Amino acid sequence: MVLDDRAQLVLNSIIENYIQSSEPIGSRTLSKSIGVTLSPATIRNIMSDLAELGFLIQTHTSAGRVPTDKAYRFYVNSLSTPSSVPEQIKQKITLVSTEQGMQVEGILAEAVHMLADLTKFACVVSTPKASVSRLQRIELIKISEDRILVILVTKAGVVRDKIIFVTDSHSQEFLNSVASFLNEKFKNHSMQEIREKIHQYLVDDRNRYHELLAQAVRLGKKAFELNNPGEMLIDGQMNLLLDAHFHEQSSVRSLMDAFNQKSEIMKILDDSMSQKGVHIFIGIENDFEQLQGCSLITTSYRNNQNVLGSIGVVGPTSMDYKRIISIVEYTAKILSETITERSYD
Amino acid sequence: MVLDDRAQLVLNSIIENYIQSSEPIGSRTLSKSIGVTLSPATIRNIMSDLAELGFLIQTHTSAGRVPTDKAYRFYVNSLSTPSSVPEQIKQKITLVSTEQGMQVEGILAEAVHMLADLTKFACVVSTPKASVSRLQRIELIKISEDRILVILVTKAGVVRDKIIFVTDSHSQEFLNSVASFLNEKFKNHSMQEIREKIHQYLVDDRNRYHELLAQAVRLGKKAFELNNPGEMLIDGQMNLLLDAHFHEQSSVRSLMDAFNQKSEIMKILDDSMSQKGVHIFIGIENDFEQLQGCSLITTSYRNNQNVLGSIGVVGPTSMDYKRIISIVEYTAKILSETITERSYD
DNA sequence: TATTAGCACTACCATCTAATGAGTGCTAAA
DNA sequence: TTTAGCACTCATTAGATGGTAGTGCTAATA
Repeated sequence: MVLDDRAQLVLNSIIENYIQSSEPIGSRTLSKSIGVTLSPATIRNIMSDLAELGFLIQTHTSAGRVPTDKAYRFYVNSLSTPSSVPEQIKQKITLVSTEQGMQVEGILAEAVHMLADLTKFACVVSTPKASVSRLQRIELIKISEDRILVILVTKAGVVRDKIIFVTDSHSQEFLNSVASFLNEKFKNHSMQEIREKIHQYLVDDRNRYHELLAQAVRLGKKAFELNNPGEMLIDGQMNLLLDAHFHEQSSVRSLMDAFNQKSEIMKILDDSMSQKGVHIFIGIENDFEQLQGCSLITTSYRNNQNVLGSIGVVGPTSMDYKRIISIVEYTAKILSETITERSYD
Repeated sequence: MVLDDRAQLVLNSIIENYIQSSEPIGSRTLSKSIGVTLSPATIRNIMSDLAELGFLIQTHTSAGRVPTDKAYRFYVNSLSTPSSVPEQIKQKITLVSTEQGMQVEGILAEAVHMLADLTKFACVVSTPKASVSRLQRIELIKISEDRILVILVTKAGVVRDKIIFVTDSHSQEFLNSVASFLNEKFKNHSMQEIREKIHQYLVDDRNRYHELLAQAVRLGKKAFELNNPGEMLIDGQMNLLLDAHFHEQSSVRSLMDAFNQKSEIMKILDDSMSQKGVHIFIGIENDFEQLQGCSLITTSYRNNQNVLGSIGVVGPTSMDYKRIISIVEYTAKILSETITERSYD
């Protein structure tokens, strides 16, 4: 797909105009706003070509033209130099890390809130994945005869708690020794590794004869079982409803359903963890049908050890990609720094 | 403010009609739908009187009439027998408690989500107040030379964690003995009591000479400090945006700001904890200006020991009070039962 | 005296019409 | 190859119109 220089100029100009105005761009308007002197008629010819190539469409015969998803993709690909974030916005973003004593979830909530505030779109962030987190400490607390409260503290600074149910009662003292056994054995290992090791212990018959070990492994299996699929925080859904592009009722509804369902968006965030850099999904490029009316911009955040999760923006396909990309990128950077500071290493 | 029987009948009838239809009620319409045979003209006279008393207003001269906040208050006060919840809805509400192993915050999230789903309005719930919760267990985990992770497990089933900063380093063994000291001394006491007792220890000079005690008290003071003001979960904000009554842009905006700010709504929820029963705030009755365009219905939930927090609905002043009140009440009841089951007693 | 029928009046609402204007495509001239 | 000119299209807007649901008032009625 090669466009000559002038066609490219016109296309970019249309896109940037449209991003600003949200209104179909006509040849006359463009002829004025574009740098080069080109008559409306010439521009019409070029636009006609671009339309034929699938970069532009008209909402109706006598209307100006609007970029397609294909056009945005072309535009985004042509953005070579990532634009830097304005100082003013940088300052706003730096605010996150000031509050002392705030925990990871709180930081994530603040980050996603801030991102929503800056972009005026809906924003999401996934909480650190349990599987990659390294164990800092496990505590077992007896709640009742058949319930034990498990508290997992990870190096990333996340505290997770859950209840496990047991058939035979244990004393708190016994649980303490199980916990200290598990701590000793598994500290600094990732949850994934721990699960694998426990599996090893279980299949190894010899361990059956060591009472404490056998019990510890049995309890440990339950304690480290991945029953929480990872959370996602959402902020700024409102922004979309107040956004001009989403004023048609129908598309909003389905989008909101997508947010309620969470799982599909989580999948996108998860995918975004595996590869570096900013990921951009424009309209139709989204696998999930309900998201095909909007664009997603995601990137991962990390501490000094691991990639932990992803943060992203959900907005109209006609968003200001340059600006949003840079903000997402910078926010993730600051978030990573803040989380690294808070990590327990 | 005494209304004769017929005026009261007309007023109630207007309100119930309006709650159903959301459209101004005219004398002819009412004359048909009302049980008694009254000509439109007679009803007009009565309506005219009610308007003069401030119970009804007209949106314009030739329109039907709409109840005022004053009318809703009158109506709500006249609801003597709390209407029971339909079996069908009861079943939906009972669903909450089925999932095993779910923690308090998860239960609250599910409860507020369900409430939003049933009422089709925005719903809020405050998380259990730390001050009234009783201590089940405290853990102190060394994170770095100057940071200690404090984990507080309350009887209500809430696990709270926070970081405290210390000037001089302690070994994990030392922290363990401090923790077990604190556990021994303060288990089953409310956070409020614990803070008071620690204050006692601090002013009592004799304790200075007992090294462990002195350190324990110093750390305990920090650990039990109330630095988290209590959270609030919101669900169903979307419902309001899709609601006919909130289609005028302006009122929605300010309401959404109110949700973002949280503090004012938290205040209302907190107040609602101190008194039993369902609390109803209609339009103008709300102290907080941004909520004066809608009504709040709140009630508290509890475990078998204490009132823990509040749950409520935010909707248009023309909501179906009967229905919503009963649903909120029943939800709080089920929520209380579920939380009590999950409590660590 | 309380209720009702009748009537003039009001304002909103949906529908239609005509004018406007921003845009296009095509053709012929520069 | 570019541009000017022209006919054409279609969305949007402003008025005009008739219908409708409502009111208040007055006079008749039970």
